[in-house]
Amino acid sequence: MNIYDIAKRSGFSIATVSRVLNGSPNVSPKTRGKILDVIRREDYTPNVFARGLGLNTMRMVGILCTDVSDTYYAKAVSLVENCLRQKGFDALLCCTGSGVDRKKKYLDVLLAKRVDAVLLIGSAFQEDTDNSHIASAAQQVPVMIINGLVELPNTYCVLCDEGTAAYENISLLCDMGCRRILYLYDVLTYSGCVKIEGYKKALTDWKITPDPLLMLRVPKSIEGAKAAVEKLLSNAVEFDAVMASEDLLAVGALKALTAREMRVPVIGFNNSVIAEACTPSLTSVDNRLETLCPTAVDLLVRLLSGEEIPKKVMVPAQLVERDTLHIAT
Amino acid sequence: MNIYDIAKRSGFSIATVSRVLNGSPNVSPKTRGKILDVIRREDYTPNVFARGLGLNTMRMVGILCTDVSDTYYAKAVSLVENCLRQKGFDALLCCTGSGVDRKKKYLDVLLAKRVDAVLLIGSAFQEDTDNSHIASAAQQVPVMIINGLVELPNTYCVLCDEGTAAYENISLLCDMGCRRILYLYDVLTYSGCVKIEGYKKALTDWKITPDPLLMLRVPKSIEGAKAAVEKLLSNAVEFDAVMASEDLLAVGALKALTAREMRVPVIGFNNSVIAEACTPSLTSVDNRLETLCPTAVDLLVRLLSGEEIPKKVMVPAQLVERDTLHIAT
DNA sequence: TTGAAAGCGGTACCAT
DNA sequence: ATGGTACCGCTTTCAA
Repeated sequence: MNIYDIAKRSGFSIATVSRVLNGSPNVSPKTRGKILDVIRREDYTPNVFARGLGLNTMRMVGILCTDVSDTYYAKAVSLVENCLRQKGFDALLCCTGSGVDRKKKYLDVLLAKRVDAVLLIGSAFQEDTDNSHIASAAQQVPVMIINGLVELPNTYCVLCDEGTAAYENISLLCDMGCRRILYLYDVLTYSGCVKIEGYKKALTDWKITPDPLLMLRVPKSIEGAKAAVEKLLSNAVEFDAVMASEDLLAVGALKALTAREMRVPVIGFNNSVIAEACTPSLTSVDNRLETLCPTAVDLLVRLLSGEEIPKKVMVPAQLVERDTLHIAT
Repeated sequence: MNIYDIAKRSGFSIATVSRVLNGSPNVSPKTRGKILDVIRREDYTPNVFARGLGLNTMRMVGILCTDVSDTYYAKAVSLVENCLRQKGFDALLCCTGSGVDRKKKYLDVLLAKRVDAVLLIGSAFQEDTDNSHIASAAQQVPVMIINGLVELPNTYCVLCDEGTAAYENISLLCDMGCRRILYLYDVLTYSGCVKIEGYKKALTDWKITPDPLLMLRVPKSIEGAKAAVEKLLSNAVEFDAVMASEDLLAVGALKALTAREMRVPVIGFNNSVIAEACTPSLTSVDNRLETLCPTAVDLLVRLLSGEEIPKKVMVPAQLVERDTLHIAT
């Protein structure tokens, strides 16, 4: 069943059927009615490939993230997909893992599918050495980055001010009397660097000399973080608070502390389910995906319809206080 | 840049270029080399819409799930997407939420996009009243269901035997001496029903009369489950073990118990990251997504290439023991 | 081994 | 308001 069949059965030309299909005003109500009747009767759906061929778009946006099984990315993908669908776009999902080569490859895969735009989730897509893959993608379609910062033509960023959040966390902890604050992180993506800078700056402002022992890089897992913190404790490295770049790491630290019946303030990042799930529940920085994602999609859609949009939108983070902040002494 | 340009620049016809593009053996090595040179030089990528129009496929599979921000679905989507991509298929993601109407609508959206197949994740897509939307989808493309059971033409299921898992959990708890086992669940999807049947059957086999008070339906959230269990405890309803249809609920129960310094065995389902994150860590049933998803994709791809595949594949579950099983008394 | 040409199913411009 | 038709870019059959 194609547009020719509908034309034949309704007694009009394919041009008129096409007009009805696309809601053109230049069709008499009677004609429209007759044609719609046939369309419904035959349960006809236009062929998107043919339409795509003509219009050179299938209204699809490619979503690239390293790993949807990560709760943080999952949440972002969920939000983004919903927003896109509301705007009549489909989401082509692509999870790359961490290798740069696969990122490049899959970026090409998406472009080959002629997506209307690419949405990068997370700063993991920004390599400080080389962003040429993003640059070349942006030559074909707009690239929108959620929580990453890449300044290139046709590339737009919507991100959360995690640097300031980190700074304020440390200030808060210092204000509470903490002086030796352990910082756990996993990777030095853009987001990772920004947080560490916030950490350092706050210490400097509080006239605390950063202790290299207290800036600890650990594997991105509860067990990895737990083991690292346990080792620290065994080595009698002292600290009176913990901040972690990721809830997962914070939970690991928490487990190590709980095992020794130690209680110090702990702050995580991402405000994921596990922050609520762990005991004591974890104070965490919410990086406002609920705001970032709709904003990113909204801007992208406006861009695609010809509007000008800002190259960069920054949103403040929000600390969600739970049990691990104010410790009963 | 299209196939005509490549033909012109290489001095051959579009037919030959097409053959090279599709790896046809009927092209002389010399010709192939020349054409490939031009293709590479011009950085040419075939137009997928035109190809789709001719072949009536763009090698895309629609993935339908209620919510990717749920860690369980996120993991499934992650696995499925990876497997599909390895087989050269793209994943069109579609999250429906819980309303049946939206499920139907989005199923139509996917079909309108001319996906090669639809992959339903989770039993939430099976309505006991009416599966006509699945039936009509299956008339157009094969439908593969992961962890759901719908027996219809052109519909295939790969699922985990959670009923037996529930049965064995209860038997295990009974064996440990428990007699009043609280069961928490949220929704009665296929998966939900199967678990509850396993629960009941085990009680029957152990000659325990099921107490309606101990089969508790709660909201799908940590807070919801916690509140419900707290209420139960306030009402002095006694129980000596807990099983929950979802880790989230188990964690809620755990929190309620911990707050009262009570410790009884707790078993969850899904073996998600929060099972590891909570303290004490949660014993949970792994429903083998790592097996189900690759199997489902593999079968689907074979089906699409003309092979016959089984209508139903069942995989045993696996209990992952953590702190909440054997309680130090 | 290679080429010519007929689809695939739409959209949109130009007439009428 | 409606119809005729060129065009989008590829695959594939048929001939040579």
